[in-house]
Amino acid sequence: MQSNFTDKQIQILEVAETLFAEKGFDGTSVRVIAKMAKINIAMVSYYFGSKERLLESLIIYRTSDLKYQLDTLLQEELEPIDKINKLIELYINRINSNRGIYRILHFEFTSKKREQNLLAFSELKKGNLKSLESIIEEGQRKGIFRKDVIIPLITPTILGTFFHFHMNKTFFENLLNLKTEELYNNYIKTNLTKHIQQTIKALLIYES
Amino acid sequence: MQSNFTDKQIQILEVAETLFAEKGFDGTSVRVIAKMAKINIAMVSYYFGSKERLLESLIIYRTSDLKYQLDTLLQEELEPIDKINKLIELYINRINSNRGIYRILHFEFTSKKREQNLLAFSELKKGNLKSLESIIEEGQRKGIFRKDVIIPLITPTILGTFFHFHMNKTFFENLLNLKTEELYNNYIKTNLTKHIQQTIKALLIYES
DNA sequence: ACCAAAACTAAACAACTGTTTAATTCAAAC
DNA sequence: GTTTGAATTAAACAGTTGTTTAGTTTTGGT
Repeated sequence: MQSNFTDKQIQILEVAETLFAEKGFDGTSVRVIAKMAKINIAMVSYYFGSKERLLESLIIYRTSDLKYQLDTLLQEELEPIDKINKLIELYINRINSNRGIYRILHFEFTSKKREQNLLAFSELKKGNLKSLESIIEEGQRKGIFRKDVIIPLITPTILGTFFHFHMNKTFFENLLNLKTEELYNNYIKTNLTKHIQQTIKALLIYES
Repeated sequence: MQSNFTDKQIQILEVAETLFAEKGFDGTSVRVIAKMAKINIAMVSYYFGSKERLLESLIIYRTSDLKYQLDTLLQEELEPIDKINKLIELYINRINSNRGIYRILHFEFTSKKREQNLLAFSELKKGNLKSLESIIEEGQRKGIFRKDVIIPLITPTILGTFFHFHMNKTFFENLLNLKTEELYNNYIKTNLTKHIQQTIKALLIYES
């Protein structure tokens, strides 16, 4: 995965990612970014033009290869329900190991301030939905999945469950006794992922 | 529902709610709050002490009666699955008509900056979980609900689905052709709520 | 060795931040 | 009508914000 950014730019982007994720875009000053990245303040404007465009660059830098991963999954020879399970695993794994940027996306592009920005993000979402649609429709044709589910609402259930869990990290760390970062990550990879898979499977198959 | 705030304070709180929800806490200046609330800048410090404590007051002002609503639901004579459905409806309705504050809670109290603040919020979540637990355990005793669900992960599925939908409002407005605010709200009250109820019901009842 | 472009720096810029001050207006109590 | 405390004000405070400037250093090609 090549990118159009230089090493120095990437260094800045990754520091910005950490800080934006922790303190939010407005809560992070370019001076702090510069200090942490050990560069001069002026370099942010020099390389990216502005703080706002630094954020845009960051999003492009981080989301550019998800589409590819999804496409290869679609090509695999698997039963629809297994594809769904793999898709959920892919989503959770990916978001969980790129928490920073997804937190930022979640935060910054839902507040009205920056809503119109970044058509690319909206296109990404549309593409993801198309992939999910094609899997579910395949399952419906095969008579495995029920036909009265609202497909566009499945993504909110998958991602929303994860996000809501992660957004309340401290709360669940206490509740579930996940004392170390490793335990927390492990819980996501096993229990939370399984819960989501179980939920979606039940939703797609169960007839009342 | 009486509150400990004067009319003037409430006036400021409600303006702050709108602005914090739109632009975030850091993205909103006390000057803008003051201008919109048609008061002098100094009044914010005068009434609340600081901007940070204005936020705390806002949260107390908005979340203080949820616990009561949940408790009365628990007392009702209903089948467990109907209680669950009612609980989901209550949650969605409540959050949807108090979008501002829940958006703020969602945003501000997940970034590390203000994490330790507001024990009250954490207590609220614990109480909510207890209510849900008691309903599900009743259903399990009656043999209606399966026993291998992870109860604390159900709230993330319910609330997460709603939040993720709402956080991507613009996206779904375009996708589902919800041109007016009324159509959007209606979609939440009917389709989205039904989707969540259907999902949780399937999860609780379906055996693979 | 020379040159031009790129990389980098410290300093200054004007605008904005949350909070405090000191003075003034207002309202009810006596 | 005077007093007293609360409500309100404009102005000032000291600090931070993102960006730009005007230099300096570094780099790589000739």
